[in-house]
Amino acid sequence: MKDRTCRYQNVSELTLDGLGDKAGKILQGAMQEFLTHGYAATSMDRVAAAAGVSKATVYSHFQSKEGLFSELVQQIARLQYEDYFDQPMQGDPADVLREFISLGMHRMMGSDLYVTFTRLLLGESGRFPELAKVFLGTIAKPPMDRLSAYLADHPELQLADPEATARVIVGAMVYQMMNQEIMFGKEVMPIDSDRIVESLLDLVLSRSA
Amino acid sequence: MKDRTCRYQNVSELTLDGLGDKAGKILQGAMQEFLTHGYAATSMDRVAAAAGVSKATVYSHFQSKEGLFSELVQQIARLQYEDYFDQPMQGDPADVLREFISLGMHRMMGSDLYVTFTRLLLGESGRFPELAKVFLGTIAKPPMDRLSAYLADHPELQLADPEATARVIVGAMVYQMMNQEIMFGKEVMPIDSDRIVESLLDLVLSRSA
DNA sequence: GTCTATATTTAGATAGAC
DNA sequence: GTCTATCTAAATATAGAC
Repeated sequence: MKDRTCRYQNVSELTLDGLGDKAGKILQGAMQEFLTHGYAATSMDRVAAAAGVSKATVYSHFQSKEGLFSELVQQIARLQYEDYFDQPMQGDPADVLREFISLGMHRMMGSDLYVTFTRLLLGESGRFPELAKVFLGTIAKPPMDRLSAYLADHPELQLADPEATARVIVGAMVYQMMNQEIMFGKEVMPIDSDRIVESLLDLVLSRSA
Repeated sequence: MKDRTCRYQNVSELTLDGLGDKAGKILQGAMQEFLTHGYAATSMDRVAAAAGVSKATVYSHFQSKEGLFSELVQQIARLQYEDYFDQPMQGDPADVLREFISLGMHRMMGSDLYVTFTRLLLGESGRFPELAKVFLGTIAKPPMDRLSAYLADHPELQLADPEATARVIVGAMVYQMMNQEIMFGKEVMPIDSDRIVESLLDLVLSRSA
């Protein structure tokens, strides 16, 4: 077995606190290990070592490996995504939509934490279906609903189905991140993200132009 | 640790052969275990048991766990996706694009094997980046290029960027599968796939109507 | 080629000292 | 609350009989 020293480097992107000193350190260590190795390949020994505490201390703060993982995912989701896409959508569609799409996509693509976290969540969604549903309901759905409502409030766009159109827009954004970053498509089938942005705007706005 | 008896049920969707009797049985067993439990949580003991052979026999046919996994993923990719999206794209855009989008999306969404395999590949792309790139290059890129070429060959659609538009279309399709099936969004934020199809067609065709 | 049996390592989880 | 030491189970991989 090879030594895979591919430690997750950008832990400093996010600080997990608010649960006391040791609990925060444990979550930091857990984040590094789970993001780097996935759920099953992460050992509680390594989590403890990364956190700088003993394994018994980990178990005194968290019920089990599953409980720790679940807590960690929800912490990351809350802290990473709160106030994400939270600008109020008001004004001219051309400006508002460009802002929404461009800003959202570049944030997703530019954050190692976002990319790695998304890979982890997708990969473990079979083992933790409830976690996947909580993530969608609390993180993914609100901005989707806001975009959908905004599109519905602008009949001059003449969209046949604003709600479905919102899915198309977000789908194109997420796919770009998934394809280029998660699956390393930027090395095999690269395309500049700005072209996706402009293409989406062209498709959505062309009828009201 | 709970007993997770969530065995992958649709192994019969795909038959892996062409490598001799025992090798085929081993790949079948490996498919069941890897798709159900992921890479790290799958043991070679269970692969051997699922295949109905001894562990030593597994190691006589495959170099290591990594080698077996890599071989399995490439087999599934080849057999599952060959002739997928392989209809020649010719004729009226309204018909050709509806066929391409609707058929492709319903095939992806309706296949438990496709959904579970995609979850596995995404989740393990960090551990097996070369496998991810091979998959993209040999499986995902060809139909994307064909769609892109078709769009470019139809200037009456008046698309600003046919290549980027192809990404948008495929992105919306893949996101629908990812959101509704992989992440169980059909239980939290459901939407009928046909609405995505019609919305995409509306966006892409509206200018040439 | 295939199996049984096993060597070696490491996992999740806990008891008991302090 | 925290640590060291340890229990029990299970992992990857292989040696050696047939």
